[in-house]
Amino acid sequence: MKSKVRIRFAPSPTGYMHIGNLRTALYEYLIAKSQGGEFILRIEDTDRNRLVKDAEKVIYDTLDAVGIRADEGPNIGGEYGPYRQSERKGRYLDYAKELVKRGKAYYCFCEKSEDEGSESTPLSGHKDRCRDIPSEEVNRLLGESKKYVIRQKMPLEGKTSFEDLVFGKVEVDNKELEDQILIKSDGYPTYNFANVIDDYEMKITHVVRGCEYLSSTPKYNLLYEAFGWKIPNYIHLPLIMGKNEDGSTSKLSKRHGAVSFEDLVRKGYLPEAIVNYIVFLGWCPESNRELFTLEELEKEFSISRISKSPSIFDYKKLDWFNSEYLRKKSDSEFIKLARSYIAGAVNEEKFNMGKIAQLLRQRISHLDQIPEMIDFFESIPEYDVNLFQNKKSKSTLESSINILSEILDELSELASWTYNNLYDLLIKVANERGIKNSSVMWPVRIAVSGKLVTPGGAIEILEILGKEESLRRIENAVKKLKNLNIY
RNA sequence: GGCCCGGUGGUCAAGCGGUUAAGACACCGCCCUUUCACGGCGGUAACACGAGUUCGAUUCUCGUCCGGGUCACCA
Repeated sequence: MKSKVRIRFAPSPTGYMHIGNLRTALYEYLIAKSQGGEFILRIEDTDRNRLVKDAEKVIYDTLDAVGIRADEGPNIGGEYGPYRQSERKGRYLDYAKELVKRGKAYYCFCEKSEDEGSESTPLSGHKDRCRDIPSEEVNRLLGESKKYVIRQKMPLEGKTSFEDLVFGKVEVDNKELEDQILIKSDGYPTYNFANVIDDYEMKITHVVRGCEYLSSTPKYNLLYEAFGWKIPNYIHLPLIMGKNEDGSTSKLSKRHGAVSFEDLVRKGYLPEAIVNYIVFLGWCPESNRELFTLEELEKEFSISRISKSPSIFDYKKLDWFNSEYLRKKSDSEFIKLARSYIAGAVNEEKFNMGKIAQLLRQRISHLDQIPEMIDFFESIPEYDVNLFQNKKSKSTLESSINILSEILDELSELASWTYNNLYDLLIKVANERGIKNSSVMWPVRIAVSGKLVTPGGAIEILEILGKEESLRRIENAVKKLKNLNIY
């Protein structure tokens, strides 16, 4: 019987959730769930110099926000715990010593060298000189409690190859492989080592990770072999790239803009939209369908449709997904989401939030566009009178003066300030003059908003603004136009 | 630079030896309309190049070129 699929997400607590990381978590979760397997969360906090407070919380919160539930993890428990590497520290050294005993690793007493890795001394093929220190000497140095690291002993010749479920066969010459460090001088294991040990102990069946690890995978395999353990399945994921200013691309990073989940959420992208978008960065379903919920993806996902080529993160496409999700929200849901953005721009007491939200609904792709769109409700910006000129609606400075003056009178006599009344009135003006509706609507909208583009048309704005403020703005517009002395 | 991986429109991508080479985003045009948006209709635009294999290559092989990744006591 096939053993149950177990896949782990192993982030290090950096304090934010990079989109590439989230996508890895997503794929891991989906691969596991699509096969009825388990998804395990493991925190890789072996770098004691880079500890960030509350960083773990960011991980939990993010997974929670997108709906990924782990079956095991530090915050959940499970039979293979602890799930924090810092809490497993003790076991790694024993494993490393076992490797030394088997002649697959050795103590290295070299100082951390500065020149190592510099361009002048290419590392390729480098094997550490401590490799062949006789064991008496090793014991003596250990006895002096001299600082040491434990390095893996790579074969000097031959090749190591493995089968990746996405990339197929990958082969590397052993002489390319560095005698990598397993245990650091502070006693903590390196990522590479802890990873292998934990994956083994936690019975991980599929190692899923970004393809920046593709070329170092043989090192892992050599470790598995040294222990005599079964090598897991590998699934390397294509990288997510960002476009640089000069048109080139590179691994998505901060210089490309918002690249963490929190950044995106702050800008007003919905978690479900983010998930839906990033799942398509390197994978696609059999059908042409694009909109999926997490639950649907759990059924639909398949390893065979993961792509090999890297993809560029496209904010425009994300915008589209987000718009779709925003429109699917009910009115009350939308208001709840938009409220803080609206309140940040206009006085909640003064204006009808519901009506404003309604206008915004079809027009935004992410929530933080809101303030800029509606700030004119609070106070009309200084605007250029030329905005009154518009060819399509046959609006000119002269016609605007005439129309606005007339409307000002009619409007001030309007008893009930409702959408329908306002509409009827303006249409009536247009009809009486025998001109297009938009010839009336255009100047009114400009007069009350001071903006070329507004959410909603003239009537909606008048309604939200209320009688007093509307009249004041139109009056000012007339004054402004008359000051031009165009007669 | 060595090694590893990739290369279908601007972007995400379908395609698995024979297709008018899908679809989506973006862009452009038209329609609708009270601006923008939404919606509807239409359009521009791609198999990096060169050899093979084959009756036939976007699909297979090799080379070139281009792009990316990796070469830490970071993960």
